[in-house]
Amino acid sequence: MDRLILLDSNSLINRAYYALPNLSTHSGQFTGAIFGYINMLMKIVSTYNPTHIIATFDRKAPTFRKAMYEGYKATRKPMPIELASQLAPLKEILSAMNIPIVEMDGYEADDIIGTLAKRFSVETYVVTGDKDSLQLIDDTTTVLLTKKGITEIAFYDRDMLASEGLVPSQIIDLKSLMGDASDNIPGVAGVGEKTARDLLAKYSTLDGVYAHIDEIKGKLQEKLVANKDMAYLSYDLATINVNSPVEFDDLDKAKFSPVFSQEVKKLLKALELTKIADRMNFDGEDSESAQEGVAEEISIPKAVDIDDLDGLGEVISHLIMQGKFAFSLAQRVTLAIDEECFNIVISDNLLGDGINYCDFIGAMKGVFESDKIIKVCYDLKNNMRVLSHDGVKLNGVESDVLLKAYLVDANRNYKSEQELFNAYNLPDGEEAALIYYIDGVIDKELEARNLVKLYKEVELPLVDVLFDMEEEGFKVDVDILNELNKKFSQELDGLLSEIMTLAGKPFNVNSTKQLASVLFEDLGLKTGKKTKTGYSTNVDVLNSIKNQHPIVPLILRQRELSKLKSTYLDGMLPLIDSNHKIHTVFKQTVTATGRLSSTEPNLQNIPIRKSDGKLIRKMFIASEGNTLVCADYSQIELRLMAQFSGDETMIDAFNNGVDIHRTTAGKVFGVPFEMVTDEMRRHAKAVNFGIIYGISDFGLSEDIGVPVYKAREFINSYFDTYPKVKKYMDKCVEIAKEQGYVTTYMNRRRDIPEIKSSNFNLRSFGERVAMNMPLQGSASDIIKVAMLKVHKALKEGGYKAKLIMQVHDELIIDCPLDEVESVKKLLVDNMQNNTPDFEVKLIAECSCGNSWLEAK
DNA sequence: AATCTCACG
DNA sequence: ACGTACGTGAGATTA
Repeated sequence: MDRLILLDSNSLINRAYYALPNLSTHSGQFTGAIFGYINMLMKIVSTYNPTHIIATFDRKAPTFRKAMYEGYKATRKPMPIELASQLAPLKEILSAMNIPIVEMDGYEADDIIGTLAKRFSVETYVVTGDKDSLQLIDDTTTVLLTKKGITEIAFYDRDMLASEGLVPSQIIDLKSLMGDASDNIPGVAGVGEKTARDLLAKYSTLDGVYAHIDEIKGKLQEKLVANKDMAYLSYDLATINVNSPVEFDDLDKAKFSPVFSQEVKKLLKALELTKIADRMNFDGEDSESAQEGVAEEISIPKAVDIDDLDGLGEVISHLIMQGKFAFSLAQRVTLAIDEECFNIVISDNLLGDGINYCDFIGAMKGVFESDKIIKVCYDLKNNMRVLSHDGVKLNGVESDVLLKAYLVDANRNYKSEQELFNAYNLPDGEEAALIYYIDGVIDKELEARNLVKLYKEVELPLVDVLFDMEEEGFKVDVDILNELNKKFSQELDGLLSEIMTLAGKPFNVNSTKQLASVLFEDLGLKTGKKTKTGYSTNVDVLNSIKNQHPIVPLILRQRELSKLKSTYLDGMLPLIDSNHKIHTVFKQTVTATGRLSSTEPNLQNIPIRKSDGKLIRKMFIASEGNTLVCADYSQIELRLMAQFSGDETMIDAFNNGVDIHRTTAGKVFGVPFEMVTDEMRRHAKAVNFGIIYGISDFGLSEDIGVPVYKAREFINSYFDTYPKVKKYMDKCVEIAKEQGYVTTYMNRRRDIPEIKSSNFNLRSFGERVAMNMPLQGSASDIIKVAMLKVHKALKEGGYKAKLIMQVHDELIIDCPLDEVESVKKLLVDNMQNNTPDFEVKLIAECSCGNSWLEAK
């Protein structure tokens, strides 16, 4: 029995492209879409065992049928180069697989597919992401519709469609009524899927709807009448031409064999798609030997189940003898050494000869705690936490593969062991064995990128520091929290009732959609920026119209207070422990620049800029008998800019301790220091910030509210003032273009693939990142070193004071009163003196107080 | 799950 | 001509 698969290649590769990250080979050829496409093809081959396959492609020219509708061409986006560059290699692979490629000028893939589907009277499966194709369904034609990118495939035959209340031809009627934005089919304005389906349920076709137009009432009738032409035009647009003059008529030419030539293998390997290649069968290799080949290349030991205490004892003595092992407690409990892996079968049974969790912990405690026995794991800090709950202090971990992988590529954000395994193309296996293996691979990558020092001397030891900080926690005054909550709630109540009165009706102020309709429709206020889904109602917009209607200032106030209440009061409450302490979780492997982030709760964005927000800081207090000692770097990123660029004017300004924004203003606007006005200083400050962000005239003009040409002038005179700064920024961009990445003071690295993009926006983004990352990243390198030193100094000095927070350029210590003076000194010294090779002095400003508000 | 908004450095 | 500042996390609404 023959079975034909028709691949709507453009649809599939598009979906693959947008669903998957932009994979690329080391030489820069993008491969993500090819990977997705071939992956899906192999999945379909193994599920449906086709005897024949044909792949169809669009030609670039717009089709005759759709070009009839002039709006079509205008709004169609061009294919991004990252995707277009993948078409040729994909076609090459398909050709090597003996899958014929059918394309034809003036016809779209779905016309070709429709024609082929009707032409051959064999069982046919159309594979596509385009719902239009459902109209092709008949007794021999089935549609396999990709969903969620391409990971899921929905099977549609006549029965399936019937269960949704439709026959195949009604797909056209449906589209002609509801339209399809992605395909630029207009449909009837104001008619969505629901209405369209209701109409078809009643009148079955578009013709039927218009034949009974008198029966339809009200607004709907008006819309239908007004848009009748559009509806029929849409009908034509949505109809697939099943009689296009496709020249392919010899089905034998599409004969498919799932054993591929060595050519296919070569092509896939050249694209570094080894994971796919490893799963396929090739000429001259039987499938088993192919698998053996994999096993030899990547040898992951099979796990031995250990299910009794004697066995566990043996394994443990084995680990001790070896002196190094990997472990994973994530899903199962697995342990691995070089060429062996053990799956410790944990039983729920507290009695009997099985191993229950307590047995395991008890037996392993000594091993976990010994720093003589080297361990490898994924996410050290989390493992420390898990084991500390079991009374085990984890020591001797030299390898955290998550941390290492982060240093290799900070753009990736691995959320689980499995994601890391996938990224490294590992076969299935027990976690510990895979972790052990991957560690060896990553070590080579770390070495190749000169990241070993950063890993060993900064990131790995920092895990201990962060763990201690999290455990220690930040004390919260719950009474103050409740007081503030009461105060904010009262004002909010009043605000809301006033807002409703002014609006003339009740609505949800938190709903941007409802708010926009009240402000811009009911009250007719001036609209501002637009968002994807409608008019923006953000602070900038509201501020620009706050004098137009008394409701606007009330909404601004309501926004402010409800943010404070929900995020910082209500949101904080469930995270306070029985000692009234809050324990944030620092993330060490998420930011692209090397900064930390803080979650559950985020203590790095506690309000400070506005007066009511500041009050939140009153509730973060020192613990009993202590005070908070805070120190923050003054202008660290700008100082780094001065250092890295070597600009003497800026270096001198910093080393002479002057107000950098005022000095900059004086120089940029050509007036003496004393003559600088507040506005001049404000503008100069904005430029200084802009410089750090990777300046753009547009961005600056937005920020300070001057025309773009003015912003341009500011930037130019800034560069005249600090000529080496300009040089340095150009150099950063150039380096990024040349090598594809930039680095920091401690050689932390960030890849910038965007910088090679042909898309202006992406490329510009890449350029700004190239300028910003060395500054932001070096600043985080430096404060991380400071944290290590401070932590060590406190411990070794026998202090009771504890480091509890880091906010990018600020450190906080919970400090007994009698230690304050020495701790202050220790903190400032260690922050200021990490960069002996610098010309620019780094300054840390220190203060203390009972609450976070007082201490700043 | 995506979007909008807003808190911080 | 294009159309944005760099880096984060969380809450609320909508779909």
